[in-house]
Amino acid sequence: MPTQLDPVYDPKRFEAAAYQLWEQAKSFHAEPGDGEKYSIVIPPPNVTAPLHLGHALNNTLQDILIRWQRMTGKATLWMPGTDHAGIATQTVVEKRILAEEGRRRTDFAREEFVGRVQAWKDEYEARIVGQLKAMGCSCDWDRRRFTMDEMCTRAVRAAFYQLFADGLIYRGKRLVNWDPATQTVLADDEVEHETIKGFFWYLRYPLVEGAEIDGKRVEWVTVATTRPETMLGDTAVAINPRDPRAKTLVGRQVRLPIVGRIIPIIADDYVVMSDPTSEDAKARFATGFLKVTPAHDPNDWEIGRRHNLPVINVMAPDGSISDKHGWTDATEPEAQNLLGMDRFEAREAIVEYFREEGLLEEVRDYEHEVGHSYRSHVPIEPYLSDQWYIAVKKPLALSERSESKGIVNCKLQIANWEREHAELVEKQGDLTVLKGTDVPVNSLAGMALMPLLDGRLKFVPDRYANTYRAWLENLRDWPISRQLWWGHRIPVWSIEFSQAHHGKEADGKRPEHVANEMRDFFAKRSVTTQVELRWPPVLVEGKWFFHVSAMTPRASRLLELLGKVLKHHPPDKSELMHEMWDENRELREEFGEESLAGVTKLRECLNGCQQDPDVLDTWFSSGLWPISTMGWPEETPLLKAFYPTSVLCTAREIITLWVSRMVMFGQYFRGDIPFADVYIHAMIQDGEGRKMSKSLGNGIDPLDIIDSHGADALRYTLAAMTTETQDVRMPVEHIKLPDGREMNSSPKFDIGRNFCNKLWNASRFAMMNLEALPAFGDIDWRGNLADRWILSRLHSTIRDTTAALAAYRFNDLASTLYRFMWDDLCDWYLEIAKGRINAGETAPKAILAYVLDGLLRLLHPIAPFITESIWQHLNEVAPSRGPAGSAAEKLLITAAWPTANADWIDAAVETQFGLLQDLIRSIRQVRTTHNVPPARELSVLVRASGEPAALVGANAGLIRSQARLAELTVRADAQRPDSKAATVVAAGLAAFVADVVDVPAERARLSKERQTVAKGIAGAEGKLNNEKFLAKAPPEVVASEKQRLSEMKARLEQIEKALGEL
RNA sequence: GGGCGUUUAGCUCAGUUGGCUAGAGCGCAUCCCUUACAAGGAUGAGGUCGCAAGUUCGAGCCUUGCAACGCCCA
Repeated sequence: MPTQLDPVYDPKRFEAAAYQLWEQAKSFHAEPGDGEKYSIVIPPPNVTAPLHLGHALNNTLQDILIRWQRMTGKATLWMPGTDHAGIATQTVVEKRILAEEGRRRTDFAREEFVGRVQAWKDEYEARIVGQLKAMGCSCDWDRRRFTMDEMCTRAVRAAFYQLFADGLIYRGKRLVNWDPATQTVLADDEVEHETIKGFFWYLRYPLVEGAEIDGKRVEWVTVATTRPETMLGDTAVAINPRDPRAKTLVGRQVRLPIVGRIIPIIADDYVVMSDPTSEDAKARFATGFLKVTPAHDPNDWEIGRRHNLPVINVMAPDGSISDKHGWTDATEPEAQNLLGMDRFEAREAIVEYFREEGLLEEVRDYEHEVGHSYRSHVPIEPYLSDQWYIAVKKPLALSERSESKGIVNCKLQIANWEREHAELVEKQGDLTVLKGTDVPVNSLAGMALMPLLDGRLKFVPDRYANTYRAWLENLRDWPISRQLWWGHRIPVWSIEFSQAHHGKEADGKRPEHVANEMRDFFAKRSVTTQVELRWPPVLVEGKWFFHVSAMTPRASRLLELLGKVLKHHPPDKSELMHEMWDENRELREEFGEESLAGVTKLRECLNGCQQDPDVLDTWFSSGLWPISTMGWPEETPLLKAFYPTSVLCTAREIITLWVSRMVMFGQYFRGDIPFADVYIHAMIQDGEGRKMSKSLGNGIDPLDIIDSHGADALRYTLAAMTTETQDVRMPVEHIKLPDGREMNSSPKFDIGRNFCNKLWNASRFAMMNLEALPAFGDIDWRGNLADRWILSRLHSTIRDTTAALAAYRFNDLASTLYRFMWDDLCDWYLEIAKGRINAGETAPKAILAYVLDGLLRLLHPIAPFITESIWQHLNEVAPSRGPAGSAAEKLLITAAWPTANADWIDAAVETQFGLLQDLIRSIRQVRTTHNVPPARELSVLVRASGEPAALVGANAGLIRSQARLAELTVRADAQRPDSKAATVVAAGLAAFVADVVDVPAERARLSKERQTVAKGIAGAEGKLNNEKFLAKAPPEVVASEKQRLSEMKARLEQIEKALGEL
């Protein structure tokens, strides 16, 4: 290293080297051991794309906390990693492949496609890690995780298995986007919306019993629909409760034409009331009656849920009308005729039927949006399909398999909690629920709410606790299956068995027999404790299935081979051809000679065994992140040491999606909250308040800013912007660099760069002056006001900085350090020290070395690169500094966090110094107002006595150097020396600056000051003349007001006098 | 529709249990390339704290209403 710093802050010259220094020293690595712990798990960035500015903010804040805590001496773990982000990543890869190769996902074999996504993930993971390192993030890279790596996968399987075994995962129905042509489920973004010209058909549904409304006989209700064929599945007609007709009609019934089904008229707010003059097309076309088909429309599905309506699916997967998929009352001949028709044929036929029967009231043209498959381009059919769910409000009935430590803790916790927080719970039948909710205490949702209610889980800012609570209280079961290929494959096998038995025993208890056969098979392969067979079996489209969940790779493998064997050797073939098939050989090799015989036996009752094709919702694995990354389900030393983590830093958009899931899972699987604090930071928007996004082109790439301003500048700026608001705006500028590249930047980052440049140069100056540095212990700093003052300021800053960090007040942190570094140190102390050092004093050197040492420590969390680089320098120039007298730590990253010494924080010193600052500033103001050339030295006569006189006298040198005076005299009876002298007034004194005055300018200056002071006096007098103020305000407020008034009056008097003398 | 947030200098924002003669940075104006820093220094101009009412000795801060903008949930 050179002995002198470069004259300009050039971050490129030291950032990489500093990071290397830390990595070589293994400074980021945490080991479980004795002592206090501090840990954070990173919100794993999606591998979809490189990090944006929001990530930069998020990770900067985490790194600030981690670096601070590391310096306080705690064992500090920052767990890094990335998220596979199921749908998002799959979609971007699909788009890329389509654009570049013209191929679609389904043109690939599943494994091949997943391989392509894997390659994308590898690329982006590497880029993301590179970005985090460039930002200076001190993550424990040795422990880097990925939500689909081996360790996390193990946790996902174990968690799924446990929930499955405990009966909290079930299969249920849900409407999905169904493409009847390709017969696949589509994600929402695979649906293309097209405006098509269609019709509204107005269909009459006869009332079972006629009614009378406003004296008119009513025999039917008219519904308007764009999809008449769905009427076959209608299970109600709904009307808005505010509709005047509702009073008479709700509760009555209609007979559904064609089908003959009797269905009720119900009241629901969702129904749009008829209004022919409305601007809303829906209201213009509405009749006020809505046919409700829960199985074929998402909105109707919700209405059906609210009113407990039956759900009748009238279509086969190919979109034809069918009575084989849930429609059981297709008995009328009219209905029978429709079976087998395509949905659009059926539409025609149904409309024709209504026309013939006189039930078609009207047909109107209607343009509307219809979702179409991006693949087949046929209209999407909202289709009822089976999905896996987690029951979030189901009371726990833990199986005996769930006796892991976490679950035991969780049981204990619930029992204790109910007892200790009786005021927070109430009985609802047999259930104990959280007061005012329907959430059982011993449910997943209940366990996520408990720590919030009892204060263990805190949100910062605390208003976000509302979001969290309201969401959990109104939570519905969580659908966890996704029809995707990229993700954790659902570890459930569907095993189809035959009801007809092939074996000899005719026991009439076929399912139990089959279950026992399977259990026996599992037991002989020693996987009994790794598989869970769900009882009872389920009937799907005429076939019987068992669902079996497998926890371990071994159990999964067994089921996989079982499936392959069954596929190649259907039960009607009598022999297994042992050696011809790989799976037969593999089964024997991996599970023993006997296993093939076992399968032979099972073959008699099983038709097939297939793993669920779907994958788990991404949030399932993210929800496990705090425990999976630390090795759960093993009770690892890491978990013991660092769980629960200290804080989670994230943005408000995922409080519900992610934070709540982590708490649920942490509580359930580990019996403890995953983190104590949840810090929610702002979202960064552009100058117009819009979200930064690719499509708007208003995003800022953190690497661009690191390139142009340096990583520390990026970090400092982001921290300085971080207040408790929910959004921060960052004006974006599109700029062209000299080398032709274009990028987005923001003038905001100049704040950080200027700050770093100032720090760099202040350090440079200080270190240029540290030759012949005296030991701190050898100097007498208590005799010098400036020295006492800067040390007082340093220790106030230590105190305030630490408090800001503890309260997650990052902008306070940045501004506290800014004020100390720039205003106190650079503008005042350094300028004072300059003169003293030039005059041969050595004490300021020791003070400078010590103050710089402390400042670097305080700034390290926010600006690690520059501080570490300067530190290395300082260690060369002044290896030992400060009152400790020993050599400073080799690396700043692990140097001790300073402690505020209360004895050194001296309010009186700060007041005295403030008075000198006032005086000096006033003299400088005189210079400017009277256009005195900067080089001209002035002569000042001060009128003061007592303390102020002593203060000025003792610091005459300081005042002379800072105000550029040739002469400074203090006398109690000083008079204005000449007619061109200006008068300045500071607390307790008046000073005359000789031979400068431009009379009109001086009059203007003094008048303005008089005005300011007079305004203050008026305010203070107003208060003090008010009896109620004297009577009711606290005495100390009254006293300080009196004090202020008398000072201002003295000041005014001086000003008046000076004005008079002009 | 329900919940939350924002509105303070031209711009971006502070203002933590009400005590304010309302602050910072940028920008602006004047002067200064003074041997750490022009990415700098000195000095200054700039605000009836969205609007209206109320509580209080005292309101940028608390209450109510209104307006505009934004986010989340349904």
